[in-house]
Amino acid sequence: MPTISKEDYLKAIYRIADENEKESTVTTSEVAEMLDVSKAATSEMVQRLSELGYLNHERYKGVKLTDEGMRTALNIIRRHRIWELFLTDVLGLSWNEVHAEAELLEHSTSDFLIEKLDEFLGHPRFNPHGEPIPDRNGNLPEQPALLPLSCCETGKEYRLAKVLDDSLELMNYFTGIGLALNVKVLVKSRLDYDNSTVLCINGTNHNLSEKAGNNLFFLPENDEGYFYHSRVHQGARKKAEVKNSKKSPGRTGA
Amino acid sequence: MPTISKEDYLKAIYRIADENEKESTVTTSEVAEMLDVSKAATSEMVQRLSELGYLNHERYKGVKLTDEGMRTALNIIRRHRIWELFLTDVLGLSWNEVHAEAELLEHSTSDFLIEKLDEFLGHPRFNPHGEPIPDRNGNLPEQPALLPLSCCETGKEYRLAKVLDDSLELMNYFTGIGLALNVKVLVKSRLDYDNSTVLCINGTNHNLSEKAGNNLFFLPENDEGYFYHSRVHQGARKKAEVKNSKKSPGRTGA
DNA sequence: GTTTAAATTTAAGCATTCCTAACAAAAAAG
DNA sequence: CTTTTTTGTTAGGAATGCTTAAATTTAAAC
Repeated sequence: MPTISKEDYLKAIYRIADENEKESTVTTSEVAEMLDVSKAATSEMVQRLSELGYLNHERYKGVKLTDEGMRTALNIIRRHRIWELFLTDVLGLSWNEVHAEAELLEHSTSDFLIEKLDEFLGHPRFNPHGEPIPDRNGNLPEQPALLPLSCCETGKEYRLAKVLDDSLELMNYFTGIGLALNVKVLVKSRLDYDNSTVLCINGTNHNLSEKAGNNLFFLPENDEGYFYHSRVHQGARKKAEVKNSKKSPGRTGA
Repeated sequence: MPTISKEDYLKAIYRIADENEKESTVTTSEVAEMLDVSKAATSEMVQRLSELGYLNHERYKGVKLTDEGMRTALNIIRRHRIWELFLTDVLGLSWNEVHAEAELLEHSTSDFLIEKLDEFLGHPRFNPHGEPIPDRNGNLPEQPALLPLSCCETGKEYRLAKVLDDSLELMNYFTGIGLALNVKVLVKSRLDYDNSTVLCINGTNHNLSEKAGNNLFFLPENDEGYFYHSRVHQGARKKAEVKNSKKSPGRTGA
């Protein structure tokens, strides 16, 4: 029901609160920065969304999503992540291409259509970046505890379970060095000097800054939990491959 | 590049000109009625679109699309019709459900994504209503001459080749009486009194008013031309079926 | 505990896109 | 060929969502 702009604000507030974990009140500045708009615009919109019942706003303090706001935000997140999975697993886009497309599509998708997509994809639980997909009632799937790169021990092997897709540039870099969901990595060493980490990916070593590493989350290799992604992704991928191999000749246009 | 609203105006102007065939200047009133906005809003927008180079406007006369306007309009039509085909043939929506969804999606789809969808669908040439899909350069596929119901002769058999989806209510009615693309019909009789036509569809007779019949276009049965649709649609349908039957167990969420 | 700095809100203004009502031009009717 | 009707345009106004600049409140520094 809200406009595209209102949906973007609600989504941003959800995402910021989600990252902040405990401290769940979100500030005007954080929202303004995430959406790349002025603080004044954010302040105005926060008031409008509060009047509409989506937010609880304490002047000069911050905002929290109401139940209705949370429901709406989770619905937008759901649309976004289902589209992302569709784009990678059915149309074959790469994980660094899907965010921007899903950002547009999420605002133009009815609940009816999302249910059809969800069904078609086999009720997936995670998007191509490893982020959870809320179900139609706003419930998030159970997630095993993930380790940020900074918490991974040297000498041990892990599998990539989640990537924060804040920066397209960073995503492109990750793709370039062979990182992808479920890829196995070995933590070679960590430099105390700048807290950077050397990772071995497919036999090649790469040094990742602390900041870059904070976008990567792992599960220990041999932890069965990592299958929680791949069961969905491999299934959908297979369907797409069957589809594409089934192309009958003579179906292309004049 | 244009906004959603501008895209809607350009699309409407294209569609009206397309229906009017010869007389290709489009009036303010026609556009206002199609988009369900005031004539004043249309008049304003026409001036803005003219300044932007999409329209040639002669005051108090009407508008024509410029080359740039035509290119843009065909691109929007392309996005709309490709989404419609995707929705029916991949997600399994019915032909009367897809128009409204495509109306939203068309404004949120990059050229990049449309090319991926086009490729996935096998470069289809017609949408689920039998309307032609422009290719990426704005070229329309060749279409055999179609007969509106009023030109179909009594006692002869035809196949439905195209439906104008102006009214959702009418589309639902057509669906209810068994009409679908490529369905075979027998023209039983025509009443001179009101120019209504009695059609036999799947063994049952239905009387269609002249106005309703003007939304239906046919090819004579035994005219090989009718395959020009089905070759695309059956192919895509097959791919979707293979997909859905391939659902591996245990892929649904927690 | 003032003073200074940072964050937040208000104010004024602009671009879009719509509306209704008033006005102007063109077409149809007599 | 004037008069009426229809169609098209302009004027004034409202809602949304953004901007910059000026206040205001809170937090930090000394």
